[in-house]
Parts: sequence; C-alpha cells; structure tokens
Amino acid sequence: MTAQGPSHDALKGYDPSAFPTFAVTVDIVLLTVTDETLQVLLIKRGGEPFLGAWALPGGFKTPDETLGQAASRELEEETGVAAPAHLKQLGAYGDPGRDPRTNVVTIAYTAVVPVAAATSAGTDAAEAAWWPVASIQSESLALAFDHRTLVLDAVERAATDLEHTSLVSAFVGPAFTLSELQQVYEAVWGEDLDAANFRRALKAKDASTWVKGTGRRRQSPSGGGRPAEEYEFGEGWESEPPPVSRPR
Amino acid sequence: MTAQGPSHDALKGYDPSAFPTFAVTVDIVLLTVTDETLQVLLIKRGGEPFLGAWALPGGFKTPDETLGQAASRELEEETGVAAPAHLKQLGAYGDPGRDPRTNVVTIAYTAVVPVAAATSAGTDAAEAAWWPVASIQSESLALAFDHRTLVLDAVERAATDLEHTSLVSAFVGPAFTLSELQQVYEAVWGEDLDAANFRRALKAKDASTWVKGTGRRRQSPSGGGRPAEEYEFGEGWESEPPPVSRPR
DNA sequence: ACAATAGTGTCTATTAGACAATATGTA
DNA sequence: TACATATTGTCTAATAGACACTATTGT
Repeated sequence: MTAQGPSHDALKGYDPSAFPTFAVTVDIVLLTVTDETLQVLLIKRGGEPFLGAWALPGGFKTPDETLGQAASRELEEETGVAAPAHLKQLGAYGDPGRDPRTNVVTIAYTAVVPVAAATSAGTDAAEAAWWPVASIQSESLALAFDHRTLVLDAVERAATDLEHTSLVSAFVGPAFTLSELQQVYEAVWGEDLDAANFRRALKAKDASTWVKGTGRRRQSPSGGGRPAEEYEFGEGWESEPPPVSRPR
Repeated sequence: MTAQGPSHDALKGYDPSAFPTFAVTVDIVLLTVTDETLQVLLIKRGGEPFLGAWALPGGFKTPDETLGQAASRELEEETGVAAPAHLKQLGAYGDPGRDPRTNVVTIAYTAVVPVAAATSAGTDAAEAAWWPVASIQSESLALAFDHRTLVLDAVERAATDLEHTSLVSAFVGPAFTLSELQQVYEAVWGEDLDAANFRRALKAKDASTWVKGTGRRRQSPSGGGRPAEEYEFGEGWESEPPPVSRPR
C-alpha cells in the first residue's frame, strides 16, 4: 500500500498534498417485485478481480458530478434503467481490503423499478439478470466484493422504509390493483397480510388520501377470479405517516 | 498514485489506470440535550480554508481503518469524547467543489452523549463548544464547507430515529428521571408532550420492558417541586418498536 | 358446480389524546 | 401559605387484528 504523507488532521492547517488517496465508486442495489418475490438486478463481471462473479451495477465517480448523478449515470450505462422512481443513498462502505487492488470507498444507492418495467431492464446488457434476494440471503449465490452486505443492508432498509415512507409507490406503475400493492408488502416483509384489513387501511381517512379508484378494471387472470379495480396514488403519502404497518 | 489491475467497471472495462482520486474524510455530528435544547459540538478551524469558522470535528480516513474506526478516532482526537453511546453513519457527501482545495468525499457520522457527560466534552480542546442547533437552522451561525447541511440532515435523522429506535437511551445516563427523558423528546422534536400520557406509555406492557424504577429519588430542584424517582432502561428497546410516538 | 380472486361488514381488545385531580417537595 | 414539579386516574375516539361473509369472474 502506498500511503503517502503523515499528517491527516483537519484542525491545524494540514498539508493538502499529504493525505491518502482513494478511488470512489457508486454501486446500485436495484430492487423490484416479480412473482411475489423480491428481486435484485446483478451483472456478471467481465474483468478481474472476481471475473465471472455476479456483482452490483456501479462504477467510478468523477469529480465533476454529484454522488447521486454518478449513481444515476452508472445505472443507466450498465442496465438501461433511465429514471428509477426511487434512488436514495444507502451508505458508504470503506473497510480496508474490500477491493483487492486499491483503496476504494463505495457509496451504495438503493433504486426501485415497478413490476411492469422490470422485464425490460437489463435486456440491453446481455450480462444482467434479476435474482431473488433470498438466494443471496441463503448464500446459495455468492457475490463479488462486499456486495452481499450491501444487498442485505438495502433489503433491511427497504423493509423499514416501506413502513415509514412512500416507498411502495416505486414498486408499482401509475395504475395498480390493491392485490398488487399487498404483494409488494408481503414480498419485502416476508409476512402475509390480511386482505380485508389492508384495504380498509388504504381507504381510511378522506377515502382518497392514500389511493383513488380509477373507473377501470383489470382482466381476470386465467383460472378465474373477480376482476380487480385499478387504483392511483393519492396525496397523503408525502405529508402523513403511511397507513400500512408491519405486523409483529 | 499507482493504480494497477483492470477496471472496476464490469461491462466495458474502461482504462484502469485512469480513475480519478479523492481524499476521504469523516465528520461527526455530536449531539446532546442541555437546558431543554438540542446542541451540537463544533470546533473553530485553525487553518485554511474557512480559517476561524466553526466546523464539525473530523479528519482524513486512513487506508488501514474502517470508516467507523476513523470516525471514532477523529472524535476522540478532536473532542476527547471516547466512546459515545451511539455512533452511526449518516451518509456520504461528495458534491463537486464542496472543498475548495481538492476532491473530497466525506462520510458523516452521528454521535450522541448524555446530558451529564456533555459538560466535560470539549474541555480538552480549547476550540470546541456546544451550539444550539436552532442557531444553525436559523442561519444565525454559518458553518464551514457544507457542514450546515450535514447538521440539518443529522437532526432530521435523529428525530425519526428517536421514534423508531432506542436512540433516547444515548441522550441520558444510566439513571434518569422520566422528566429528563421527556425533555429529550421535546428538544429533538420541538413539540410538547403530555406528561401523563408519556409515563403511561413507558410503564405499559410488563411494566419493566421500557423502564425499571430504581428505589432512589432525585433531589428537589431549588424553587420546590416533588422529588422525581430515578429509572433505568428495560430490555424492550432492542426487540420491539418504542412506546413514544411523535405527535402529528 | 367449483375454484379462484376481489371486496364488504362486524366484533373486540388495545391504544392515543385530552384533561382533572392528587402527592410531595421548597420558599 | 403559595408555588413548582411529580404522579395517578378517568373518559373517549380512533385503531389494529381476527374472521365470517358476499361478489364476480373462468373452467
């Protein structure tokens, strides 16, 4: 390791040329829910180290862009996903030796795309694929670098954000059924919810704060079943604490 | 600066030796509550840039330590605070030009010390002082770099963590009165709570999940008033969602 | 008819919020 | 005594959870 320069104290005017240098990267944990399962988008590495292993999309930050811009740019370059409904910083990871080559600190971001858009993502890059997060949690799929930790942290964060923010809206398109909404909660939390209580919660208040019914109806799935009504999101999500809380 | 090995970029390996370098720093937002007011510890800068301005304690990360270790080390070096009850990563800040000298990405940490320990902190370093966060929110006190943003973000984070985690415990010592606890909530949230409902919430459940009364009593404050009983924390804080919720 | 999905109604235990009243100390 | 803080009790409206029941489709 080439550490150059001794002093690194901000207080007493430090020598600007004498501090250790790092590469700064951004990595994106892109999540979606398909088949009632929480999935993460991974890319097969084409170079060393970890050649051939699955890793998160990401890359180097440049000095003239913000961290968020870098995350957005790398996500689009590597997966074709242009403007995810939700792109939030997860945290920084900088353990010594996390990259075998040099000192690299990475800033992890969490992003979410709706079920509908999920299939189109990753089609450009031949090496990208959706993986169930369960396969990473169970360690049946190994990831490059410390990316397993990033995914686990992102999922945990998504679970709590789902309860306290408007995160659900990022998982579904502009029109959705209440069953689809419920499936998002169930996939992320790994818990079943009571359908009756679920819709009562969403229709509470002024009956349009959380969801507003469009007139339209969804087609019945093959095998039968009553067609579901389509809904849009109301205005309450930004101002008030969300109506669906995690079972204990 | 010797970069060896191919690119971190998995898809189109771009030139490995040509990634931009950054300095990585950690900054700590150390909070406490005194005089029913939320306060942050600041340090007067002794060097350029921003000479003489107030800034957060912090400094450079070295390649052989984790980010958390760097934060802990810098906090102790600059303020004498050894082991804060709560040291959590807040986020990364890397906007272009946030440091006028070079490319610097900083990782912000939030730390909390109890009211009692508050007075002793910063006595070693002659340049450290507690400031009410209100003076930073109102912009009556300007901070170096983007540190105002960091403080605002830290306070917002503390407010939500107070509702959803065991963060309160970091603000008070091992023995405390319920009024002291209540003052922490009121200072961080900027809202008054009903004392009767507050203690009812804390004594709910098995009556010792949240707080356990020690036999001891506090001295009456000058000016009169019934002496308050002293309490310790119970075990419920780690497993269950906390009992005190933010008024709306 | 039957299976499958969507949607409604109702009961109960718990909880949040408001607020009156009592207890115990100092000046 | 007056005043200040701590502590207890009570009432009410809103809420969470369980669960029985009805509605509308495909095969």
